[in-house]
Amino acid sequence: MPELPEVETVRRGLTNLVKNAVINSVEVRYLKMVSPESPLFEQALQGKTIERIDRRGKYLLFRFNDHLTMVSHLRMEGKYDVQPEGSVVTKHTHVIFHLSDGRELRYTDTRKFGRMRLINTGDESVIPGLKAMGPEPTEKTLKLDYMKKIFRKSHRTIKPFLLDQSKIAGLGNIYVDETLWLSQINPLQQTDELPDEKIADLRDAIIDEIGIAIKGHGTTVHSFSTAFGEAGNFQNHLHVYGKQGEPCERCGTTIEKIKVAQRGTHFCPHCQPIIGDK
DNA sequence: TCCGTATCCTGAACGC
DNA sequence: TGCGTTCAGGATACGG
Repeated sequence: MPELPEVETVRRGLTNLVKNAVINSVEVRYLKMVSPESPLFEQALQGKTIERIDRRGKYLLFRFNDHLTMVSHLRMEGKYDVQPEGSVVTKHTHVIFHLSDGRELRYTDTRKFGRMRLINTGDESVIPGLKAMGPEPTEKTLKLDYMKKIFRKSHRTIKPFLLDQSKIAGLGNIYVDETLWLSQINPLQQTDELPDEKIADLRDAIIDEIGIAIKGHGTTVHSFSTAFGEAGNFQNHLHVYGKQGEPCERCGTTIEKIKVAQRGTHFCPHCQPIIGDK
């Protein structure tokens, strides 16, 4: 499941492979995946050059000439890869971009959750998720004062709060569980009852963890691989995600898995206590 | 306005 | 062995 580090890895790989490639034609095989509706989507991209690929949170932004941008979200299992024309197309390939050099940029997505939307470059705010996107989790962009402010203002359970892209960009289920374990915060913790020093610990953990994951080309949980010959190896660093029933690395207590806000949540009941009255 | 929940979608894992 | 059920989850629409 691609989170920010995986999407960044995909962005870099795709940039190497298809920057300056020209699109001859587009084939949409699953109509709900794109907007505007077919055939407008295909027609708009015909003859366009991929000038650059940007990223914001978990969104990929393909920048074409003529002020055209394709906003692409991989959701759970979306993947891009580049294949020679005529090679076997799998049943989960839903969009094919035929390039002028004889290659094909293909989008494959088992669960069909991914979406692509064409907009005018500069109109990113028409995508609600992009408009409300919180700061990127880096030392420069995720300020401690901002973190304190949003934590104080909200009275929410921390797990869904951190998954909310409008608060901090790019965190998904794996990294939220991992960073909460690292900073020893319970996933059921109320945001407004978390002390300042724990907010600082959490900020450090988020920035470190995302940074390490980007260097390691992302996680490889379930289906994720970069499709560019570099499988993610961050899974080797996971401490709690998927470790239910195993001893906590820090204290030996058995890691538990519970549901929080519909999401599978892994934590150590001993070294991640709830702070406050709850 | 804020927050929680159902929904989309398919394959793997599980239970009988 | 084979069938039916449950689970996984990011963003979003919707309701309280």
